[in-house]
Amino acid sequence: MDGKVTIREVAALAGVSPSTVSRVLNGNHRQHMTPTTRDRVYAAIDALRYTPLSSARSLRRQRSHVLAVVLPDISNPFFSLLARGVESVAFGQGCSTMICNSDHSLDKERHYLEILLAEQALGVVYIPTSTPDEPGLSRLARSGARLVVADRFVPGFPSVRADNVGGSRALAEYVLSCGYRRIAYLAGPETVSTARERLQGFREALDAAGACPVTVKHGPFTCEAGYELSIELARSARVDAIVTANDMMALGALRALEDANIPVPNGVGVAGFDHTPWTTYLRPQLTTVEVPALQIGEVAAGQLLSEATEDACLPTRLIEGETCLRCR
Amino acid sequence: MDGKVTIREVAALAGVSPSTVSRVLNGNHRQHMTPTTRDRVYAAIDALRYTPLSSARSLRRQRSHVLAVVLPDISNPFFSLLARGVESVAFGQGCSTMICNSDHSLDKERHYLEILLAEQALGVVYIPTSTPDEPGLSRLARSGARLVVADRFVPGFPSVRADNVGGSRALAEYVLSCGYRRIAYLAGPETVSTARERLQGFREALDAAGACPVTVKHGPFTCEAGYELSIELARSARVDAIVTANDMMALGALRALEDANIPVPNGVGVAGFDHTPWTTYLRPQLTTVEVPALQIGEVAAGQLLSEATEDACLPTRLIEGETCLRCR
DNA sequence: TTGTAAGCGTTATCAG
DNA sequence: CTGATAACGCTTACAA
Repeated sequence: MDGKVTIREVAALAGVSPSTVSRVLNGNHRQHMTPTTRDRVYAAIDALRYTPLSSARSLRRQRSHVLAVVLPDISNPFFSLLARGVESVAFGQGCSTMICNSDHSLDKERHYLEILLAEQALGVVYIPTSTPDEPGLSRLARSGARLVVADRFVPGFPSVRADNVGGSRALAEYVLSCGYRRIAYLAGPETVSTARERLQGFREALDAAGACPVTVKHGPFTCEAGYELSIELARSARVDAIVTANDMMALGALRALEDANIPVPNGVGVAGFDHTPWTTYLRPQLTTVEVPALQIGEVAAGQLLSEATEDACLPTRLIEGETCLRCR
Repeated sequence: MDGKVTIREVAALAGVSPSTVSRVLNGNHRQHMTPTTRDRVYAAIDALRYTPLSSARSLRRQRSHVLAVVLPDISNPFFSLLARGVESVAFGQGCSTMICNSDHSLDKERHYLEILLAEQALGVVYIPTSTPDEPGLSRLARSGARLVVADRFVPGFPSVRADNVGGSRALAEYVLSCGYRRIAYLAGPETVSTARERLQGFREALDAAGACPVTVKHGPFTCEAGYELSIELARSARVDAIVTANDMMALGALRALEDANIPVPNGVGVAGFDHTPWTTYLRPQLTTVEVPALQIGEVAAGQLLSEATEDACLPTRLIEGETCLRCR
């Protein structure tokens, strides 16, 4: 009964031509039409529960209504929140959201970029795993897909991200103000702009205070990396604070210090970055910097759909938790 | 140069007809073809970097290669992990994954079900927010979409879920074995099968032990609900353990007890359900039941793609954390 | 303001 | 084993 109703049956029922039905649906606001016909068309549409077939529409228009989010790991709370921001805006504008989980694999990421080409995606929110796939990206852009990089910086493409430098600087200043001096920094991967920006902000603050980091170590944005690197630090015992490039690494650091029987924040202070939603439930509460993941997703999707993609820098906010003790 | 290469150009370059190219791509394993032509076609395909257009293919085939996941909240770690399971299997089979975030709204969920009709989705992994949208579901099924319910039970549809009853029973037995006797149960929404099953398992265990719950309260699967309900319990001070229907509620309970200055696990024991990934990082570690979210997603997607949808019940596992003290 | 008709890129049917 | 041809359902010039 339903399921195979096309624009022709709607047209027939309304006593008009298919093109008229199409015009009603796509509200070509230039063209005006008799209110009577328009009403008849609408009546027929919901009498038959008609929904235009996406594939036919996309084929004709040479463009789908799919918004894609390419990200390293959808099960990472930060990215899933960002994805939710994208989805919510997309849905509001009648678009579908495709998830492209690159799984931290450049290959899978590349593969997805090609799929999006075939999909004729309307827009893509792209969070590169590490070094972005430039050729894939520009191929996509040339094909007419709108493109915005999120949470990362890629030269030549508009990017929506948080104020990593400023946030990191503020955090470092706070850590210094707590009295910590022998600070180690666990940076993320050198290939990720976000990591570089956070390191930069950290360095700026220390420089300004005439201090310098005891050590800076790079590693992936994971708990495990945070743990391993911190274990080494705990052994050498020369640090009084560990500042990390994201909350995951901070978590690893906390576990490492726990295993080494070093009290936090009195023995060693710890700070993270991102304010991953559930970290609020940790005890002691993690000192970190809030990055508005949801909002990044919303802004990115909004730009895509308004056809006005441009760089945007969203403010971050220091979260004074309990892993750095002021005036200890 | 690329971006507008169609099957015709590939055919031209390979010196064959479009149909032959199509046959090569869709490997009609009934039809055999000269290895020579097949090789020429492949050569042309990657010389031109040809990728068939999804919309054209879907229009012709009357079926897309999209796998959709309809879920209440993608930013909930449990669901995002499940979604990742779906995506990983889908990707492996050349399918795209669409995220349909119902945002706990029946309306949005219904809307998405219609969109999936228009999208001619190949398959749908459906996690209803509460009462499932039966008409929408059967319309979708009648349209030819493969359908599997995940993490919930909906009569008349195959469902992939965890052994909630058994897991909950085991958990309750464990809590009893710890010596807790005045146990309150914070159940999820009455409309959600998962919540009902967990409550059932809990009841079975208590019955078998000749005990009975001090109280059973229903509420949404949220931290806030867990907090509010626990605050009331803390006031009445008649309970020595709070068992909740999921980890979120357990988290709320922990905060409420903290605010009421009641020590966990000595004053009151707490237990959750799901083993949401990051709960490992809580201190004290949450006593809970592991539900294999990733695997549920993988199995559901696997069934969809193998065209063999059937009920599946995945095993759960008790996680002895630190919020219930054995032999206290 | 509305209708006619062509064609988007693929695949399935049917001949050869 | 391969090629011509006709759709799939929709939108958009172009006519009327």
